[in-house]
Amino acid sequence: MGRRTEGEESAAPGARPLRRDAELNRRRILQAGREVFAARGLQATLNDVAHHAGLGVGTVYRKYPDKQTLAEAVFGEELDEIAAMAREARAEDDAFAALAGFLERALARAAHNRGLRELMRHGTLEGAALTRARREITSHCEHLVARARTQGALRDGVTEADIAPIAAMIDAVMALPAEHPSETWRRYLAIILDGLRAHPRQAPLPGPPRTPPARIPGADQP
Amino acid sequence: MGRRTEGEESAAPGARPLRRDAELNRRRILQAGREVFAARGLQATLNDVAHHAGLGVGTVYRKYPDKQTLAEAVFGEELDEIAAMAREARAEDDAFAALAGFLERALARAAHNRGLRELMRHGTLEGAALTRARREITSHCEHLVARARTQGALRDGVTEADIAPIAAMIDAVMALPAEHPSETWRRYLAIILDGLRAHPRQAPLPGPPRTPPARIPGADQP
DNA sequence: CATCAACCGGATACAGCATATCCGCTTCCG
DNA sequence: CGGAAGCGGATATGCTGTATCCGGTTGATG
Repeated sequence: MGRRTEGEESAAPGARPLRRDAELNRRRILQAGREVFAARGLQATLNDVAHHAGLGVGTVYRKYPDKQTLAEAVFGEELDEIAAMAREARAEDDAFAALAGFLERALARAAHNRGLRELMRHGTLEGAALTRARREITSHCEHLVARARTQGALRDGVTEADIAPIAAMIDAVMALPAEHPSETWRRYLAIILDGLRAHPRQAPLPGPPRTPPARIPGADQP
Repeated sequence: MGRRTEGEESAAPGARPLRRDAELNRRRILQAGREVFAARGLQATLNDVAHHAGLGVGTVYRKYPDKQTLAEAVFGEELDEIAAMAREARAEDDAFAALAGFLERALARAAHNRGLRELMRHGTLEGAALTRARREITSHCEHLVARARTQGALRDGVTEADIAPIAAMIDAVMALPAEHPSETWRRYLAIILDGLRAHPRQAPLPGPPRTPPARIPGADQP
């Protein structure tokens, strides 16, 4: 419908299009946001982002009134890419292998993205795009888990609800101060995956999987 | 050598003993420190501690010039208690069970102590008492790991160096926002322990265990 | 090319927070 | 009872991140 061919949309379709330089800057900011959040985490400042993009602070604040907004835009894209990984995993025949492969790919991505990891931990950030992507990922995982069990590869009692804690655990390993940024997280993922595999005469898992809070984990009191 | 029978020592033996009320307050502060750090983590303020102890801020700052000092005193005690757990574990016959039991007991302690968990993660805090306790724990674990392997219970390639990452992983589960403070971490510890058990025709673990940094993980640049 | 709205830059005001001190008053000790 | 040791907590200080404002610049339009 539009006249532009370069696959990106501005915010509102009804609104007047941005001036050419403004649109360019918008993308610069988004890209800078990706890089800065990946390197320094969500606690990076919009001023940091602006500086990294080679732009003035004011420019950034005009486009994205606060960090929340920019972060949602950035991680909306990022989570969509991970959702795509999950979608592709469903094509594989061996469901357990597919699940394991997805975890490895997604976590490899997270390994180089501190902001993404922080997002995984405390699920602040409640943009529509984010929850959509999250839901898609969850759904794919549900299917994979179900199929892996009917295929007899998955230990009894393991649920989709166990996936997030597992990701969190690996994330913790990545966050550990280490000599050099390394790949040791793969070692611990391997251990966990082996613990997840079905085995003859295996003790049942103690307790139910962790259930996430209904809403808004940020606040202290209800 | 001393005349006091109530098993606590002041700082320097050569120094003049504290006035009775001052000594009482010293303990009050230590206890308040334990409680506050456990509940609110290391980011709690000395002012918080003072208030919790029912004392003035000045009193606290006179005894412990900064948070670092108090925290080291508090967690020195705390880590010693955990070291004792490790020491007792060595008495058990089944080394794998002993190791598992120790992890469960220590982590159960950590579950109710946010400050202790934060200490486990980023190993800031470098007091002599702390490093001593840490070393003792490490040593006990080394022995348990070695013995568990000669008993054939432990998977090939698992090292004492894997213990800290495992603790970190479980800690991550505990830190996850959850409906109610719960015991689900036991579920994930069970999974990991099963991944750690020796099995016939088991794939070797990928990569070496994580090696901690030589010193001072707090700083950014060398 | 002229004109003007849209846009940019970044110094700076503001607010929240943890840290730490200072000194008049109180309590213990001998 | 005298004075040293100890106490309290209001308050000064410094730091950090957030966000605004407005004079100057640039792109769009006829």
